[in-house]
Amino acid sequence: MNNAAILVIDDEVQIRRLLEITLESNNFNVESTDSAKEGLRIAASHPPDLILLDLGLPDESGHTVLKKLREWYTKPILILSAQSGEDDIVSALDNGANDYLVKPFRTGELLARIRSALRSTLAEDNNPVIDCGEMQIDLAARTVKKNNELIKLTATEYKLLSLFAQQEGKVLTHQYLLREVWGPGYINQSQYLRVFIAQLRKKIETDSNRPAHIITESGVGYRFIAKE
Amino acid sequence: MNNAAILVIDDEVQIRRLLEITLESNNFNVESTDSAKEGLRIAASHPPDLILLDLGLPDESGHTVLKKLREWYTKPILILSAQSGEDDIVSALDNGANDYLVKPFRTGELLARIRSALRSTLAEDNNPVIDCGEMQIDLAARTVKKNNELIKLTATEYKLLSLFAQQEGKVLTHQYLLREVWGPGYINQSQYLRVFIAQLRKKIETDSNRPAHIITESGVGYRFIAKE
DNA sequence: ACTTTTCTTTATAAAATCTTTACACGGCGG
DNA sequence: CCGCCGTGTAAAGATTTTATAAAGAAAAGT
Repeated sequence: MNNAAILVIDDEVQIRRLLEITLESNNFNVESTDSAKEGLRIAASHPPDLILLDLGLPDESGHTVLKKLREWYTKPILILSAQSGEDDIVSALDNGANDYLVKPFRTGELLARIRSALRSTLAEDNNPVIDCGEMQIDLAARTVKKNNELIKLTATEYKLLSLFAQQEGKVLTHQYLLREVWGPGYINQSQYLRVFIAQLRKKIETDSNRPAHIITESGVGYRFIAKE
Repeated sequence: MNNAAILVIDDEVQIRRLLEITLESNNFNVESTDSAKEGLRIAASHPPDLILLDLGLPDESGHTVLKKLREWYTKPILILSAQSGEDDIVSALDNGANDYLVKPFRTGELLARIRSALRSTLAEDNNPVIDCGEMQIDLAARTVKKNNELIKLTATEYKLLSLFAQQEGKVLTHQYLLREVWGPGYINQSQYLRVFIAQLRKKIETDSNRPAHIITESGVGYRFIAKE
């Protein structure tokens, strides 16, 4: 579902543990460190989708870290801090922090604020599209394009094709395909499969007599190949 | 300088006065109201750059107002509330609020959070008008024009169309549309959908028999296409 | 209270899709 | 060479899904 990457920079080991457990159980990819230097290094080497930054770091002031990050990092930064003074909050926010939570914080609220912060950036560029050379399959929009033209597929045809596309290169057995598309009660209706494979080929293959994408594995099943 | 327009929706007159003075002295253009209904009207007639919304309104729940605003309003909404319960905060944030301040708040922090919220949208600058060739859908003004003539849509028709317009190109399932427009209890009333799709097509399609915008995906749902 | 608009429900025709049947093709072993 | 098996294709029903009109119910506006 989620899988956004979050970097935690905090020197209190209990807080780090708590955050790791909480965030991971909510399907975030968590990486954490206790030092400013290490945090900056990680952020630069593989930029996360969001950073949780403690202001009270031992080796460098959190405000400085924030400024350094903001020189290039454009995704959300949430501050976690024991300091509840207005000056701290205002200066952090004005230095580019997206939010500021005072410790101890409530985990439910933290998660909601993380979701809110991610919503703005995540909404844009996140649709999984499978590229097959002259054909593109967009699973989110549920569209199949060939040479940039929309191909009209029925519900069953699409189900079949998306199974193939998601397991490109693998041989999918008759049994497996029948069970996934039609249900467990249809595993001997191989004829269905032949009919629909033929229809799919007619729609997506350039030369339906020499299929380049859907390959027959006689006696076993079919295999999908994205490109040459 | 600044000059961003801020709409304050709060029924406590002292808070409104305080906010008006504070915000105006910081070069914001402030408009304020004490009722949900009036707030929604103002927001629609000349959309502000940011909305400060109190959850404890007399005529309508702040949560409802938030949801209604978020159907079309994409700029920041900050919640001001006396409620500090985690449930209130989480549900507000998940319903699209960008921030949540508990009353009584510190004005310096409020201003910093406003600046922070405005900073994010300043970069984007997206006007919420969707161009579909001969048709324009203005989500902020809640209007639909075809060949420069206003098309009169009922509330339900508009809700449906705006869902389509906001997710152009994607297939929206029957379930999804029914849940979003009519509510979770109506997900098997597919006939509603058919009736309203037909009405919408009659109003927005040039040739209702050959729909160019609302495409049927049999057995799955519908897809909206802006242009060829 | 009355008119108008909008929503819900019902009925039916039309279209799309799925299922089933029929038959052709080609490889392989007897 | 012939029949068998797995496969591919076309096309005829059968079934499901969709489009549309229209009437009754409810809501909104005056």
